[in-house]
Amino acid sequence: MITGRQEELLKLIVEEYIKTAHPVSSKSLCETLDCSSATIRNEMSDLEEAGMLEKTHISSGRVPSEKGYRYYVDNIMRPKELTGEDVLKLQTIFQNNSLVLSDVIKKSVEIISELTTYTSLILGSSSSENKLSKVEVVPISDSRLIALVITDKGHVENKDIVIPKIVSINEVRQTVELINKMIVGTPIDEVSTKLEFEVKPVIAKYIKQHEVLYNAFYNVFSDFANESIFKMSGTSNILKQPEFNDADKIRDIVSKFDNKEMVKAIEEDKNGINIYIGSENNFDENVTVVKTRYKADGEEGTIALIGPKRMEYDRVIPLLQYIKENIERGD
Amino acid sequence: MITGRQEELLKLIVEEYIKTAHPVSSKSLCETLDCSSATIRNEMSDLEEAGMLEKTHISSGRVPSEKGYRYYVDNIMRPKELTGEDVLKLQTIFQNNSLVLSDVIKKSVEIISELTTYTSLILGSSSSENKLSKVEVVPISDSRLIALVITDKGHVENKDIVIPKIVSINEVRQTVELINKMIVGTPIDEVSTKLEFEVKPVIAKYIKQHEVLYNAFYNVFSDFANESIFKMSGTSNILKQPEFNDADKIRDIVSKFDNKEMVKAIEEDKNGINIYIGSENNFDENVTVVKTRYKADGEEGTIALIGPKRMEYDRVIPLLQYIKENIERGD
DNA sequence: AAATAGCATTCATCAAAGAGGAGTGCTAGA
DNA sequence: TCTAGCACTCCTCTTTGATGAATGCTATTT
Repeated sequence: MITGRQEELLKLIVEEYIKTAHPVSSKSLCETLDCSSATIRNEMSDLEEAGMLEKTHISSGRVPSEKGYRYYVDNIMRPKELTGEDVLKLQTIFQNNSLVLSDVIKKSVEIISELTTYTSLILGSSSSENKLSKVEVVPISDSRLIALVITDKGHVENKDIVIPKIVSINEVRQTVELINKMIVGTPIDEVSTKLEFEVKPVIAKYIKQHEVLYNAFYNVFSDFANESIFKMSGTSNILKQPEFNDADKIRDIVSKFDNKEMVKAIEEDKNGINIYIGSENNFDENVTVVKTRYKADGEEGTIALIGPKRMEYDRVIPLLQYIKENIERGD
Repeated sequence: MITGRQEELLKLIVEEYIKTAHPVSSKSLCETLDCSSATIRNEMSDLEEAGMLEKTHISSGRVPSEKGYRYYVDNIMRPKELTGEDVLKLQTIFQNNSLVLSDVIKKSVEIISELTTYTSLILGSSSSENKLSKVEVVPISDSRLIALVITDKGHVENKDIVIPKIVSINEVRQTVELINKMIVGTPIDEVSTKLEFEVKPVIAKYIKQHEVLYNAFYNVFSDFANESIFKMSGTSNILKQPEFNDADKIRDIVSKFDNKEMVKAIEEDKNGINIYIGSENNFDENVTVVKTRYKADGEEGTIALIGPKRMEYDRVIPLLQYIKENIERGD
């Protein structure tokens, strides 16, 4: 369907466009391909017919289409060796043995964002995937307690509980014990329901202040379920890309970054390095999202990089690969 | 220095400009002030000389200067009664008794941001103000522990500690006990130093695996100090204001929102509702920052609202006041 | 059959020019 | 002290034309 020379041409156009963000003209490729501009124009015309290239207006140079990027990523691109500089910056993180996993992830993703000038994102696993593994309660004053909620995916969160003084610490402990006995293993987003229909009736029998306690714990869990755990780095990075030279486009993407639901939807379930170009992703058709799922020490989540479709694919993929491997290998 | 009629005129101009974002012409105020445009022009000219008004170009209408806004806020503006609608939305939060304080603050600030289409911000007190009040450790697996760090300002954070199995849980407990004995009351950002020079030598004597334990706790605290606790709402809101119709300005402010140091610097130490117009704030000269400090249940922090200089001062101030009061009164 | 040279054509970009309109400042008179 | 009137400034919008970078197509060469 596509000749060897056409592939070569597509490669040159994609890579040139990634570098400069300017439509690529036939003339500019004469030397490299050692033929006249007319010849190249003919080939370009074929590539356009095949849906690989587009024009911004009738007499403009060519720009890769989504299909063109896709073909490039699937068939042409070879991942580049990481540069010494890139590795060096990342190593400082991975070789620091005293950092705990979550910090390693956070910092390495910050660095990736800085290295690439794209926006990066860490996303904990969703509350439907996290199962309750343990609840602990630590009293810190007469009427204030901290509840520690720990999930099987290794996520830990602390929540305040304020409880009137009539409730004895013993009653709290009993409640916690019951919760631990009855609903450990339940997905976080189902805990509230279970709490209501299974735990509530039981504690009502055994515990005097069951109303207050039920409410308190209900809040602990319902909040946990709503709060997805994520962290973005370099939100403003992607705005520096020339495709975002328009106030409306910027507003549009910033308000998407602002929107929890939108961001949560970036979560990835496949394991490798996955690339979603333009309309292939459900976030924003002007960007490419490169994501991977990681799993280490019982913790699980998604790492994503959001950049222009004109992304340095051959650099981003090995970078993400490198981070994923180092995270999963453990420090 | 300023006549009564000039004050009246300034009021009209400021309020009109706040509403429309268009320079105000002399003609448009004829009816209201019941005199000719020429008269108004003369007065405007005086107000300009007094530094209260500005022109965008030589034959344009007038726009309030920073000094003009300041005069308006200090001498002219009367806070408006909150509308029923506004109060209603906020009440749903404050009347929900089962919400803990931090959630009440978070949600009410989200609502303010939505009501005003400005950007809002909650800022915990800085690590130099937070003093260590207690450390607790909860083991969750053989080699993993959760450290709970609690400060006198009521802030609680949990950190992972990964520790090789040779370290006994008893050794950990002893270390925690020592820390609690020796450095409680120390400002968080000085804990690391104290840990090194006071605790380290002591645990070196008593505890076998002191090296590992020292490192672990060192990380717990150094991280805590770096992480300022803040939460923004409606980052994209302010971008909708007509003053941000320019890609460069948007990029500029978004990258400031992105910058931890910048955001931290918004922290307020004064107690009332404080207004910083344009260059009066050290965040961005195109915006006004309205802030207040809150203090409740031992928790302390700053609530800020970031909007255009052309802000609805007479609405924002009572809104913030209302939230502050309700937070401090307790639910 | 494939490659190329040549040429008409399209369109973005930029600068200049002009019309229209919204303002102002100033002056002279009420 | 106020106001009518007028000259003037400058923004905004549209038009125009020049320039140049591309393309597509066709006829010719290899």
